[in-house]
Amino acid sequence: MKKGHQVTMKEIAKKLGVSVSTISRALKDSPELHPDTKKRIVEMAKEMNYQPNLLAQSLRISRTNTLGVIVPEITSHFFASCISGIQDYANKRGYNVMICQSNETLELEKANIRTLVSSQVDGLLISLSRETNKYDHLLDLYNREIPFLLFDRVNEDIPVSRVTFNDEGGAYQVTKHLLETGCKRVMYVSGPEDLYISKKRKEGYLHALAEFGITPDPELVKISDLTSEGNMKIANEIAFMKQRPDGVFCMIDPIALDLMFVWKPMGIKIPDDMALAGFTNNPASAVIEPPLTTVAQPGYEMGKLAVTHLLDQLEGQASDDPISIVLETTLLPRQSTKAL
Amino acid sequence: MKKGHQVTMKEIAKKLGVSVSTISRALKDSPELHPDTKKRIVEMAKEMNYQPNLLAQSLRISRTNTLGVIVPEITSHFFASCISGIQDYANKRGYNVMICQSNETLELEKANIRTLVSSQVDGLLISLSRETNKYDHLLDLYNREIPFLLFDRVNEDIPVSRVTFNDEGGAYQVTKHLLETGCKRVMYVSGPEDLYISKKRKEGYLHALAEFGITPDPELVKISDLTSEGNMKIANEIAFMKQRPDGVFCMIDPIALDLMFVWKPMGIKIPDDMALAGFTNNPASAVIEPPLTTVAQPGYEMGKLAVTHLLDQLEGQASDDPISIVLETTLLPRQSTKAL
DNA sequence: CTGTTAGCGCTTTCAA
DNA sequence: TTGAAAGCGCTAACAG
Repeated sequence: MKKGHQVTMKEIAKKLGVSVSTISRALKDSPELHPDTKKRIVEMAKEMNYQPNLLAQSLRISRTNTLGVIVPEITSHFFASCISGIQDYANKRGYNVMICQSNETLELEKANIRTLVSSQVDGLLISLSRETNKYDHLLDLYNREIPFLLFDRVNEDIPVSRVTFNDEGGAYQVTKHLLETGCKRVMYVSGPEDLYISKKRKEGYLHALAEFGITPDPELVKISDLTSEGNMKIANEIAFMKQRPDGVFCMIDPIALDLMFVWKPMGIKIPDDMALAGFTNNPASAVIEPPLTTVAQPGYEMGKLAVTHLLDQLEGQASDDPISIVLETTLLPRQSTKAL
Repeated sequence: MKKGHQVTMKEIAKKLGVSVSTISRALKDSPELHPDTKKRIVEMAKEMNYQPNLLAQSLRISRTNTLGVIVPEITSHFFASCISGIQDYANKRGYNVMICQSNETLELEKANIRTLVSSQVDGLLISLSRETNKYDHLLDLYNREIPFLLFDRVNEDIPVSRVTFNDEGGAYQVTKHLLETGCKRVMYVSGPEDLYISKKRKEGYLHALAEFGITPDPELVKISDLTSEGNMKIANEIAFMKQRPDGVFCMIDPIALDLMFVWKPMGIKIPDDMALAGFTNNPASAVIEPPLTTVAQPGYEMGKLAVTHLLDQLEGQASDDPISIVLETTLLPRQSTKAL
């Protein structure tokens, strides 16, 4: 299948017996042009259904008005929300967006960056893959002076702006909530230890324990690989502990959902036998039985702030110096934890 | 913030004292080139961290190797899955993807098409907005011979390929399941009547009724505007009907979830008082209490098939004649309907 | 095997 | 107020 022909300025020019530059000027509403010719041209352009070739234009002005976005996976509701916010606010300012997923691999993350850079995007918004533990590709971007920022899954050693949630604060709130509602032995089920959010949420967890004068018990921290199998293995380990926790804070909702899935048929009652809380507020967490106490992260808002800051930098409305934007989270107490 | 300089072929050429065309040839591994020069060039390109300018290349060869995708909303798990399938299989064949959302409006759908066409995408994959009831913009694409196809939310009057689910079959299966498990009065809660899927799923519903010798009762068809408020209004109407249905088939899962939400505090037991089934298999449907019987639609698979067919057409491996690809759905009986 | 040349569609000086 | 010409970075005849 071959693509049909697209009308060009040259063709309009020939039809009207004027030069291409005149067409160009008319179409961008240049003031130094006779109103009549301008009118004739604009009408003819509409009649011929002219649509500018953005490729040519971008090549000429060396700006594409396009931003690149890289997320670990698009099917996650949280990242989909971020993308939605990014797109809406990019469009509002006349920018398009190219989205790529890394599928949580470093290799694809690098490949995506290459593609987007080759496509001459004006800037990049990146959320790192779970696997990313080397940062050469980002430092390379930095050295080549390609504007970018990191959001949600960030690294603190790259000197660029980043947008994150107050993970520590959220984790502190939810742990405190568990303690306030009567839990004495609160467990933290974490993701892989080198993940930024694993660390931050653990800090919040420890902070709350400290505030309640509780000495952290290494028995009460579990590490999941974040697969369903891994989560379910941990569910069993907890169920068969000689001394079970009476409250469990999971780093992300899906862990909590998997725990519930294993515990329900075993007759473990939530929140009476164990209280349970998550983080992220997945759509499923609201409808599960009992509804899961969790921490809401406004993804759309994060996308909006991230893209707005990057565009402000690109357009000189914000300083090039890296800043850190921190969004607050909201505790959503539901029935999987006891009432105050 | 200004973007740093990108290395061009010209610069490599100057450094090596050869012509630009030689660089071009070396970098695309042309056979008619001395191995030594080729090697020198490739090495130098790597050393200088050269990355091709896709814009210039695309302008020259008048092909971008980029596809445009338009979906109603990216935060829907189903469409996110489609996008994921499209991206994976487009990338496999060396294509990039630009994604846009119409936010369910005709206006944005048109704007997205304009942008993508201006960006010179090689083809488009479109899923129509809920609002789209005029098709000039699509016919225009067709007349301008810009390759595109429709998926999931399609219209049958546009002479292009389309990829859909066997909606009728899925609806037939689920209605039959309700009837087989003992329901006598099965209701269909539809979306707006001009939606393709509203019609198709109603046909399946009616087909199953007919097979069981049941005369359709107009009382037993409700139309929702698909907002949560609309769904909840219908939930109340049903609850207060003089003669309630004993089984309800909802056009999409979210309707069923809203019905449950309203009914649960009213003490209506599912499936004993009323059996309930949906369509789409949203993630939440599996974890709600009771788990919702529904029809699974493999979105990833749909994306994969759609993009593969379009690329086959683009590259001449498939005929340009429009075809209709129909994917089968799978009934997932769960506890919201009675067991067989 | 390699260089010269033209041109993709557009914008933008510089002249007229 | 308009046109001519150069050039963005790249590819592809056509020469040599």
